[in-house]
Amino acid sequence: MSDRPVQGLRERKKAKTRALIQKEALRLFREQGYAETTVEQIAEAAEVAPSTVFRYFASKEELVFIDQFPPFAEALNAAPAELNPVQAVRVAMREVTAGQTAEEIAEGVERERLMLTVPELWAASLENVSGTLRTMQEILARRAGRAVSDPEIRNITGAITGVVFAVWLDWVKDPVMDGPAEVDKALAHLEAGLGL
Amino acid sequence: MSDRPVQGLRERKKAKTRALIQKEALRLFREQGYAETTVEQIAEAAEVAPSTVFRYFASKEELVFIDQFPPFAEALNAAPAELNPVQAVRVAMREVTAGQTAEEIAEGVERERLMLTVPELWAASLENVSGTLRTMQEILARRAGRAVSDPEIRNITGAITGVVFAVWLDWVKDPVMDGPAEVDKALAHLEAGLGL
DNA sequence: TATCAAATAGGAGTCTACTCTCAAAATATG
DNA sequence: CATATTTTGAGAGTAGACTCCTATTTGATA
Repeated sequence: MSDRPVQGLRERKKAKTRALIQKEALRLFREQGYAETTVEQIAEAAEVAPSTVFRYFASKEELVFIDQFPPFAEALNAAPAELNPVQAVRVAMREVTAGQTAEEIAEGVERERLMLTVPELWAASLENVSGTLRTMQEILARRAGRAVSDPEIRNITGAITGVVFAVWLDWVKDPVMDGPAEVDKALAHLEAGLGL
Repeated sequence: MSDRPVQGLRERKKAKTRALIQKEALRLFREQGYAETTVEQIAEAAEVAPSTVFRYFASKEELVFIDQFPPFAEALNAAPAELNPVQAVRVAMREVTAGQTAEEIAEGVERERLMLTVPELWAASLENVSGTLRTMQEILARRAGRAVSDPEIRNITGAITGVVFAVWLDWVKDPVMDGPAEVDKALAHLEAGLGL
């Protein structure tokens, strides 16, 4: 009869510890650099043992990750069928960023900045990047009624990714910039044939 | 009046040792994987001391590199002024691959394959990639009489890079494919507005 | 409260890239 | 041939990510 807590104290504490470790890690990475931060320092800052850090995260690199792609994939899947690939991507992106608070976006930018800045992390994101590319290719192919291996689909996916990536590189260098808006503008430019 | 050798014996021996170390390293990487190959093994295979490996190469990652970009940059710079960016890139690429033997190309593919496959190397190529992007952006901007920071130039550069990259990913998975030809076709597709 | 299960601290230990030192060997030079 | 300079081998040493074990604590359960 006693109230069953939504989640045991143990679970809540675990989640809290995990979040704390990650938060402190990101802070230290930002303040003194990734390579310059040892796992021991992170453990100390989070007031846990180094071994505990590894119980929560398989590796130092993993401290930076959060899968942000799934929502985008869903939105892209759900975009109106009559839109061309670039239009669909634009719509999906707008939808995702619209569903995020300013804080969430800022946090995302910080994470991306780390990823694009720190070689080690760039490495860890290899699977992310190529996986993202493949997933996007699959979705776009299905939408267009083409095979996944269709070179044209591959080219379009590559171009979209390349353009978005180029904007990110600028964005990361100049955080004042309105990232989502700039990405949208760039995709519009691509859609218009890049004004060759 | 003894003949002055084109290059002292010392120099030649150095170059030879360096080449041998790199060759053995690449072989081992290919045969048993990058992470699975220790510097000690490389040293053993090349019949030198581990410390000697580090005297020639600053890090394990550096064993994979060769700057292949400069010739492309030159060719891009020299391309006829009336060509649009994509056309200029196509011409430059054709020129570069035309000046390479089949062996050189194959070796390049092998290197790229490693780069795109092994996370650690992908990391090391971060500077290469973003540096390449920036250089290309500079050249294209100058050719178009625009500022380097011009968003349109950035977008075009991003799209070209993205398309080429996407082809590479395919190429790496299927080495039978005629890479240069496929890249050229993809760029033609981009030039035509991606057939949206 | 008593018992059980899970999580943690603490620390010893491994692995490997990378550094440093020094003496020996190879090469250049007169 | 004699001397100076470079390059090398050998090995000890460092650092930091990551693993594994054990005693202790902490939360769940009845």
